[in-house]
Amino acid sequence: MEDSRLASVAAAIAEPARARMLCSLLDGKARTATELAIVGEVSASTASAHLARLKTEQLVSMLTQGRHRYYRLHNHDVASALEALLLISNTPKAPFNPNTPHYLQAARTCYDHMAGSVAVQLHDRLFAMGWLQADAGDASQYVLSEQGQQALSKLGMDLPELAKKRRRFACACLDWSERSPHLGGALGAALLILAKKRGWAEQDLDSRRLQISRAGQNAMKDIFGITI
Amino acid sequence: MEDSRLASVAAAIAEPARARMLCSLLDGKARTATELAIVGEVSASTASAHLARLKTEQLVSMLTQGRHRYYRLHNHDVASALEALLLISNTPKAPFNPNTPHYLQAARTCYDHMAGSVAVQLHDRLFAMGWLQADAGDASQYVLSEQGQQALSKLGMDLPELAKKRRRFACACLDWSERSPHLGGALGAALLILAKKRGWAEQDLDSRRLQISRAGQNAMKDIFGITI
DNA sequence: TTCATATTTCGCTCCGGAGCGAAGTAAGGC
DNA sequence: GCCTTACTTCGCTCCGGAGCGAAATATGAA
Repeated sequence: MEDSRLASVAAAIAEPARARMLCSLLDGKARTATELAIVGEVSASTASAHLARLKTEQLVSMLTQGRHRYYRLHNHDVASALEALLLISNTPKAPFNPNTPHYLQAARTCYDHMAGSVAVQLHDRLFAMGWLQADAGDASQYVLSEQGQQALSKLGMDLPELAKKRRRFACACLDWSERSPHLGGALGAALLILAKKRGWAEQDLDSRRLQISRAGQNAMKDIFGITI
Repeated sequence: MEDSRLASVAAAIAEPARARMLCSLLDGKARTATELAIVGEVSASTASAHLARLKTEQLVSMLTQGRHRYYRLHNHDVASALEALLLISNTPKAPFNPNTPHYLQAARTCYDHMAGSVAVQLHDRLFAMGWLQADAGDASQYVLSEQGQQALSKLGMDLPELAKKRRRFACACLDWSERSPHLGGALGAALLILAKKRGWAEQDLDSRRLQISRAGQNAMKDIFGITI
């Protein structure tokens, strides 16, 4: 029984146009049906059918706003599953594939937080510096130390606001290019917002690429001791 | 580019017969083409074609032994991706689905280690008892404390042998029914072997179900303080 | 060697679903 | 009200690939 559901979910991802749509949504943004038709390289009517299917399979959810219909990934689990599939897709027949653009590996977005080697380094440094630690009660969760709370507040993060959110506070999120975890959850998302606000990083509009500015490179070095 | 690979991998999983085969291999065992034809509910010739496709997509690998050809999941990443897909497949339209058999949630195998609520409780107790702790250098890894090493050695685990293995020593593995981590890696696998050797658990031949014996229930209670 | 079993290859049928454009519906802007 | 834009529904074509059985190939057993 469960395997037939597995098959239908996989089939929903399996169509190239739908795969392109889903990949583009991995950055966490919501897109209109027309935008997704362009990304999927199909006509509007075809895209409409594809999106209907993705919706019934609960891979995306829809939000109507005026005459636009915005689609986004249904939840984090969907994003995780897509990342897991991308991980096993990216070791193809060609045993050595250096085509993957370099900047993508260095810094990109994963759903709504930072990913790539910079994000993995950052994740590890946050632990090494003692800002972050594993939750004693729930090992899959992270919590901020007293020191980490003070430091992030000073950088301009609104921690009380963050604590109010219903979503998971902080957790490991496997990075498919680095095969190591980076920081996910509300804290990971807040960190990306902070980085953009302070001008450390700029998000490309049409890809998952994340541009690290000179100020960002300096900040990484001065605050976290990471050289990019 | 990467999305077309994603689509072809998803398509390989998407066919119901192939999905059944892959699900059956999730327990980590290798199966012959004939066995998988039965699991997939297709003829031998059809199964052969399916298996060829799964192999070129690197989802399974093959091992020839006499006139048998054994197939198994290609690696742990494939198992993880399948589990991630199962996770999002198991929250279907029917919002409340109590059909899932109870014993499957209580204890089952995930690739080569224990999963289900017992495994999740065990994972958490190992931390609470101080046997296991997050690796200081690599937060995604776990290490045994001095106390944990002594206790597991006394239970009959060959830790020096375990340390020799090239595979990841111990790490969190997300449990799709519990949505919490259980123990994966070499230590997780060794724990399952230990449990079977000591007669605590018995693995079903045809499913991922794990039978916990009375001795196993006593051991869980006495050693880890877990009531099943 | 000869037979039985395991697996693949070949030749064929058939169906789901992906594609498009045209027409229909819905929601601003004027 | 009318026009434009956004999106869906309808009607149709067409192709990939899943299905099977028969024959071919390979391996072990007698």
